[in-house]
Amino acid sequence: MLDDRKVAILRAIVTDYVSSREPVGSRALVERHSLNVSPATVRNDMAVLEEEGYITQPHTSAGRIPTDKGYRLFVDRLGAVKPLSPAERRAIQTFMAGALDVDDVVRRTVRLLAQITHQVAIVQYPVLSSATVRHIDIVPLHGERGLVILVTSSGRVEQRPVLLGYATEEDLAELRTRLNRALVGLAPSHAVDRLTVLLDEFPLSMRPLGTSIVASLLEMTTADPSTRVVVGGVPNLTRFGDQFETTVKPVLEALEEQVVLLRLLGEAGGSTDVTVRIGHENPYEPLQATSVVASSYGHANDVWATLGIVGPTRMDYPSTIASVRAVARYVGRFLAEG
Amino acid sequence: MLDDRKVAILRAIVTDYVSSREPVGSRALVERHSLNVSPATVRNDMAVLEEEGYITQPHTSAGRIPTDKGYRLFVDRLGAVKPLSPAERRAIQTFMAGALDVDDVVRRTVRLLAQITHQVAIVQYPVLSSATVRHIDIVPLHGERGLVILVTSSGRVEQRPVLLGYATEEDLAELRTRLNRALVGLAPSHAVDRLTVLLDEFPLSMRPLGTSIVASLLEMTTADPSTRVVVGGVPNLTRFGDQFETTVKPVLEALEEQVVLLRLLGEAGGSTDVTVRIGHENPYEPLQATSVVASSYGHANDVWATLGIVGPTRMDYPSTIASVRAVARYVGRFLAEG
DNA sequence: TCTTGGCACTCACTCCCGGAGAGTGCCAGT
DNA sequence: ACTGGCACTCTCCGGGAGTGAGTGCCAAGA
Repeated sequence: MLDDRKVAILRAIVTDYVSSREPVGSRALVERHSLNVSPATVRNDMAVLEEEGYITQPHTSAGRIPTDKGYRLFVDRLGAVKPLSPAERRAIQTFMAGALDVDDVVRRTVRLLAQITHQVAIVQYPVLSSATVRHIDIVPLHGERGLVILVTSSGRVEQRPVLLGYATEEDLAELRTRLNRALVGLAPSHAVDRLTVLLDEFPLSMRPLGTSIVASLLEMTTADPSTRVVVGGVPNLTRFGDQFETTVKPVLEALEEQVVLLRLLGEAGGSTDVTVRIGHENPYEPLQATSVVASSYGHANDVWATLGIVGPTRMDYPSTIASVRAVARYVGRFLAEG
Repeated sequence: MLDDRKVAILRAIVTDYVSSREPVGSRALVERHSLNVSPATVRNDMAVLEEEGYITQPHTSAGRIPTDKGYRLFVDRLGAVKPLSPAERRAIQTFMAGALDVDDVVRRTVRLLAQITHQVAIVQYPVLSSATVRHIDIVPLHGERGLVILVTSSGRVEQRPVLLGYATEEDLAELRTRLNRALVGLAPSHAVDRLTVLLDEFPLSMRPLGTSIVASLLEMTTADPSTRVVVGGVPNLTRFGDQFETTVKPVLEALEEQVVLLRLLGEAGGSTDVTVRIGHENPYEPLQATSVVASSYGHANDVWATLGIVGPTRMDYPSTIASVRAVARYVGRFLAEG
């Protein structure tokens, strides 16, 4: 359908349009790229490309700009992924070095990603599925209230408020012992199974208290920590002030809604490689003029979560894809090594 | 200096300009407000107000707009604080009802504030200074790493990674007992004092381990949780798309910097009542065209933290001030009651 | 059959001009 | 001290002409 030259022309249109922000015409094209044909030939090819839906013109007497379909082809077949610059590699190293805990890793990752892609970055908290229950504690607070605290081997600490009633310190101590003995060392999924049978083994007097605590623990082990999402680099949106209505506004609105962010990233889940959603391909209507470049991250076939960026469809895909991939890989390795 | 009528005119200019977004002229002024004088008189007064620096004209043949100084006078002396509408009161109630823990309260507060003021909301985490140390735990993870976990009576849980070396479970148990015995029930500030002397009482063999754990605890007790700030309602900025460079861009940039946010709120600290910083009064250069309305919140002379909103200087101060004040008070009461 | 030069045509963009309208400052009169 | 009147200033359209980039098409050439 599309011969080599047409494809080369599409590539040239995409790269020129991305860098110049202006519709690109046939003359400019032959001048800036060594196509070895005349503008007239290019025009004929462009007419075909337009007919096929890869490019379009804003108005009759203007140059062409890529359509979503055009970007799609470019990303799938034409965009040789640019290798990162040494400076960027170094940035990744120094940015992540010295991260304290998971929170800190996530915070640094989002900053890093925003900085090297110059886009808005989104990072989902990792689900460390290989982590096991390390420690369970029950702490009474004022009155009948207390906290159940769960520590996993990965260093994650989760807490939930719980109604303790007027349990004695002895009751709590026993509960603590029982729970820890039963659950420490188990993966969360196994812990859930174990918890459901654990209740029956409780002495009758501790049933009511046990029930509420077990319920909290159940919540904590099943609750997906990856529903937490961190966002950064929002000021990068100011570079697109001209596309306020189509880009800035919808992105700001999407960022406010965790659910939307999770859907945007969620669709990229599964594959470990970079996923690109262009314009209308996004599972969120208002983001018609933006693309999402995302990648799951993890270690050794173990997928933990997803990270990515949002930006206008007119973005530098090769660099962005390379950056997202590099950061995802690095973070995976970093978290695996601790 | 300014007689009653001039002051009334200034008030009229501010209110009209805020609602219409357009420079207001003498004719419109007498028509919309019952000033009982002719436009010519108003013009004379406006000339004086301009000379004094309260208002200015964008260009010769336009109406007047208030200056920062004009807004300042308006806020200080002229803006009768509007009472909240019943709908707003109800919104506050329903929004906060059912909040689970401190995190949840903060999240809900920021949403609420953004919603009723239609501005970008900023909420600082509360310093619950009256809280005491409730529980300390030390949990070993992989290898030499471990976690120190601190629970306060207010239900806040803090954790810090710590190098345990190859301490035995017995050593840790002893440490746990010692620390809890020494610190439970103390206010953080006292705990810090106590910690510094505690080290000397350690058996020699536990000194190195003790030192690193005490250091972590020190960090945790001194580290101000109120350095955490939560932001919401960013999409409200889209209403000011026309002032992209002066409002949207600088605000987005400020929001990315915790330090800046803390400074913006920080200056409002101390007084429990609402503080308004208009334009150049802000301690952050780029926010020349925006105002910050903030209030500390707390309970019974106990100030915990600050919350507020950022928006263009051209905002509805009476309503905004009323909303910020109401939310601050409600949150203070809510947190006190638990 | 593909490519090319030429040519007429379209259409956004800019500049300019003139009229309308809003608003001001000033002055003389009450 | 206030008011009506008046001349003046500027912004804000709307229309019209010129410019230039870019296109589509066609006929000639390889």
